[in-house]
Amino acid sequence: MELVKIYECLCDRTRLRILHLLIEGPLCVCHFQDILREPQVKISKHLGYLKRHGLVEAERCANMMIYRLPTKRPRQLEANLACLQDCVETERVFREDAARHAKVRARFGPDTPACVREAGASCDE
Amino acid sequence: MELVKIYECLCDRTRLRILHLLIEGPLCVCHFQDILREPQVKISKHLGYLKRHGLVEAERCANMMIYRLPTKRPRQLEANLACLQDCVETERVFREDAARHAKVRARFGPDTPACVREAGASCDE
DNA sequence: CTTCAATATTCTCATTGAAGAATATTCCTC
DNA sequence: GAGGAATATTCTTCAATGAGAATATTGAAG
Repeated sequence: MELVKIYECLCDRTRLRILHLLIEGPLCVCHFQDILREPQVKISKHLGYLKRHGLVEAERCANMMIYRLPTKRPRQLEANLACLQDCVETERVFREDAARHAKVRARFGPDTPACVREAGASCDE
Repeated sequence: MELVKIYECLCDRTRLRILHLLIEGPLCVCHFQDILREPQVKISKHLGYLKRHGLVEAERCANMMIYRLPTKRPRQLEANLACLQDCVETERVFREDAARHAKVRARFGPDTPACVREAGASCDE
């Protein structure tokens, strides 16, 4: 995985927000919508971009898609994710996302094994 | 300094190479040319880009320009520079740059107080 | 004040990518 | 298999940016 490609993935705010959330664990698209409050097409396209470049993996679960960070991550990616986690504290958007994210997680129990309990709750509730 | 802006600066290979070199210390444009082996206009424009975004500072010294990392760096920048330094090891271009950089430094003594001794040697030698 | 060396700027061209509207796909439920 | 929910894709438009050629600027030296 080329370093420049990683930075290309990181140089859009929406993608940063997505990755920031994924550091905490897998998430499905409808929850991204809840948390980021951005139009569906926008989120979907950025997820597609990240996937094409190997920064996230996707798994279908009923008619939801669960996105997660790749299980096996090259060193450069790991380093940059750690760096990102360290940096986001300084900007408000990320803190607000984290707050909404916490609420979502609260509804589903602390460590949300994604697919399983996501499937129990439809997204438009 | 906005995080996204930092990543925008990092998402071009030439700029990465420039920053990688600057981590070791200040450098003038003609040495960038020696080391990067890229056309003058290309280097100059990327240096300009980095400067506009606050990732480097410039100082004139006779008719050379000395570029350096900002003396006071916000946390996010510092973190990303550290991360960069950690990541470049995996790619050949950076190692080659580092090798040529070492030669340049060897010609001018180990810690090159930039301006002073740079000024003693013209760049086209 | 002319000339030369070092560096920056302008202009043009081509590519990339972000955004939104509309439409398509996929899977579930009945 | 029809309908609906969740997500993806296509198309168009627009702005940003990278590269290179040519030209301009700035400073030093004679």
